Amino acid sequence: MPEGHTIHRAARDQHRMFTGQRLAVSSPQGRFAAGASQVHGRVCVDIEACGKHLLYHFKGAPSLHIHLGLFGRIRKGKMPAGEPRGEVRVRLVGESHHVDINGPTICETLNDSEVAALLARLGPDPLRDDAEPSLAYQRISRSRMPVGQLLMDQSVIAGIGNIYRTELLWRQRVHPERPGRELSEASFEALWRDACNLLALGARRNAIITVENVPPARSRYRERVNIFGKTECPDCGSAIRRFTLATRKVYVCEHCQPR
DNA sequence: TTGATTGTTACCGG
DNA sequence: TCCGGTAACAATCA
Repeated sequence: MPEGHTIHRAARDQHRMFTGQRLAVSSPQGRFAAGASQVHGRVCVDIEACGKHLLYHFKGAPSLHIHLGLFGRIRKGKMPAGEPRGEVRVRLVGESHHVDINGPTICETLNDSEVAALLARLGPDPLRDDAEPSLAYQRISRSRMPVGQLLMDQSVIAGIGNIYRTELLWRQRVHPERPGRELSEASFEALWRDACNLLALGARRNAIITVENVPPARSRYRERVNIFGKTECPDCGSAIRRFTLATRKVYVCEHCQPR
C-alpha cells in the first residue's frame, strides 16, 4: 500500500534524477493517452510536491499532476522497463530509470494558472520551505470544528492523512474532538513541529513511522505506529476508543488525551 | 466474493 | 452559510 503523504515527497526526491531529462511518457492502458501525448518527449525541468499532490513540470508543455488517493502507487525501476503491472496510467521513461504510476485518483495535465490555483487552495505543507504555519493556526484558532477534523482539511494543512492525524494528536496529548479555537498557540506550534519531523522522517524512509525508537526498515506496519489501528495505549494501557471523524476512523486514548 | 482502506469531492438537507 | 451525512470513484489484498 502507498504510505500516504510521505510517498509524494519521497517520490519527488527519488525522481529528482529526471530533472533536466527528456522523458518518454506513455499510457499503457490508454486511459491517459491524450494527457501523456501532451508531455511526451519534453524536458522535465522540475518536480514539485505540495501536500499529497505531485507535479512534474515540463519545458514548453503543461505540468503533469498526480494525486494517488487511497490506492495509487508509484513504482520506480531501472531500465529496461518490464511489462506494466496492474493499472498503470502513466509510464515515465528517462535515461536510466522509469516510473510507473498505478491507479491514481488524479492524473491530468495542468497549465500554469491551473497549477497556481491548485497550490493556492492548499494550506501550508510542513515539508516545504515556503510553508507559513501561521496561516494554519489562523484557520484552526477561529474554528469550532474539532482539531481532528481540521488536520484532515488540506486547505488548513497540506499533507496530513488519517494515520498522521491520529498519531500526531496522541503524541501531543490533544483530544481529536477538541475544538480548534481551544487549541493554544503553544500546542499548535508543538503539533506543527512534530508534523515537520514525522513527515520528514516518513519521506526519508518512505514509510509512516511515528514511534520513537525507529524500527528496522522492514518492520511490520503495526510496529511503526503508536495507537492507530490498536486497542490498547502503549503508554498507560487504557483501551483505545475508535470513532469516525471527517469520514475516517480516528483513534484516541481518553486517558492520555483528555478533552 | 466481501470487506476494508495511508483520499477527495459532489450533493442534499437542516 | 455552515456543517453533517451519504454516495461515488479509485485498485488491491486478505
